[in-house]
Amino acid sequence: MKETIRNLIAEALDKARDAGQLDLNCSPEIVVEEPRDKKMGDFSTTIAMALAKTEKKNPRVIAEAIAGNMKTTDGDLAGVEIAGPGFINLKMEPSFYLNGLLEVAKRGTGFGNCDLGKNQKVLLEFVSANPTGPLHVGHGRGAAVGDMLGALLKKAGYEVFKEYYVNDVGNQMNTLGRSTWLRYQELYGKNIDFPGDHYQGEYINDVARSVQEEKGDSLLEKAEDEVLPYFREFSARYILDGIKEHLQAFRVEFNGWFSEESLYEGDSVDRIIDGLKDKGYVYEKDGAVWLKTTDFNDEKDRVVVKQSGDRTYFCSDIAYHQNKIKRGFDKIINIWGADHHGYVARMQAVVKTLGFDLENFHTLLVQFVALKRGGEKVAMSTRSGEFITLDEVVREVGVDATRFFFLMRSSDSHLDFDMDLAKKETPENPVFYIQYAHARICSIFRTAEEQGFALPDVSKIKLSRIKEKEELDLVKKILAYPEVIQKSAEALEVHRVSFYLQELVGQFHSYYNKHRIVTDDKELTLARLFLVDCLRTLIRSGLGLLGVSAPEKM
RNA sequence: GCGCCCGUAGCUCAGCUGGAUAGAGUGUCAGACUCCGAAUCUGAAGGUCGCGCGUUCGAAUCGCGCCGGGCGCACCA
Repeated sequence: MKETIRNLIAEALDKARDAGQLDLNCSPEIVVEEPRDKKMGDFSTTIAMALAKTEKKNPRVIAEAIAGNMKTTDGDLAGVEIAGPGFINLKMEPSFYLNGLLEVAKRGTGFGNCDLGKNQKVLLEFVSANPTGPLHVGHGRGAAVGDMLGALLKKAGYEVFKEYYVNDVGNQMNTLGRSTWLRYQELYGKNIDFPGDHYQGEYINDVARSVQEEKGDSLLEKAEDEVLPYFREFSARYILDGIKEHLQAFRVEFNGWFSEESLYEGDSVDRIIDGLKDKGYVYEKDGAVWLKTTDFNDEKDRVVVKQSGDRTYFCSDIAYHQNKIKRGFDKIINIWGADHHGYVARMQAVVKTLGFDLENFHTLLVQFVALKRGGEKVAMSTRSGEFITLDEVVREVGVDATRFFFLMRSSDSHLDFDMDLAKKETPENPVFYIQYAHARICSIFRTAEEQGFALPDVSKIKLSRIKEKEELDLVKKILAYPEVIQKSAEALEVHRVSFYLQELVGQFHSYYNKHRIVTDDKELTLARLFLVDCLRTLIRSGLGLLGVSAPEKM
């Protein structure tokens, strides 16, 4: 929509130049925006102010030269005005918008798709919680953001691959296995001194009971060294299965689960390190192997292989990212919890040493979630095992509300998640506000059908009957959707869509309260039904991105 | 001490990457269903955009310095 306006202005600029009114020895970007105050017009541009410097003329003089070269006699342009220091304000004919509506009808939920991504392949890695315990609410936020970003990027023309990185290597796995082993022994009445640095959560008992079901007491008398591998693998698998189940219940799907352990099959990790050594990025010191991340803005170099010969987590990450690059992705996006922000610099260093363009490497940090209940913050601590799991929240407040609450805020802002509010089926709850609009439209159609109305072919609808201020505003808002999609995909900011939907639906509710859709006037009714049908399509599309359902009845 | 994020209405947050008189929701107050769903709508009140300099035609937005809150600063994962 704005593109059309931009072209109109560009044409006027050319004419002004041809007529010798402007020099135009440079071509600045034409900024088109919608003025806050609608009285000022439908669109406005600051081009005259931007040109003031190079043209060495008063912005108002420039504005007049441009405005003078815009036709209002035919086409969609209704009026041009100059205001303030040199804003050029444009008013459009209703037809301009109404014709845009046909596009919605034609493309359905595909309306708003764009070619920003040009089919580039994107790897989206998110959640990636260690398989040492169930997902908590913080992971849930990352899951919702990642899932929606995937949907958004797909809509914006990218080919998206969503991946979960499973950290199934390292000491933590041994600790996990041992935790289960100890709890297992406890089940048989053994008095165990459970170490403080082992996993304290109640879920470990569940794992132990599951071992009991499978193996009975057959492992009880065996030596720890002998059974530990079994406990380790059993626990990891059990917990990962739980994670998968909870994510699925939360409507988050992954295309791939990447095992850290798989990186170490063969000698590929050593080869990568050797490769970096040849390039001079890796050196040895104090018996350890280091990567010179300080060459790329990190505050200190990082250990890749420990003195002990063990490889660090960081080492795996190097190999993992090398793997991502090798798989041919054009764009790599990681979504991490904000507590990992200290790793951003070093991962950028890694990606750069591996020869990947940093322009196409993004790390999104999702800030913490503070859970609230009855106005009180719920204390959480992973170490002590006292935390609220994602699954508990989802069971209590439902998938729709949980997802929406995670997606309604900018992800780099801390989130207060008020469970009591999320559960309320009242106007205070923004999820229902949007879903209600959808249900309401469906209800309108039920009424309309009872009265014998059915939407005919688009060509038979008299769009010109749509002329109330509220409905034209609504049409305008509908047509802003593609831009919202594009902008939020560019910025990797998922919350913009949520805000847009709330605004969109708000306009509908106002309109609905002021004007009747189904009336005695058949032509008018059909035109309005058509408008509202387009809106319904859009709500479905938007809620679809959020992964929130669009119910026909509530 | 260093680094990242945040600071906007009583509360929770937007603010389209520098534009016109800073916006929503919620809460408070006052109103609207014999009529397509009142889970809705209309109106009022509510602001030194944390503070101070600077950049320019123009700053909530950009830069620097403070103040306050959160989170990180491992040869853990």
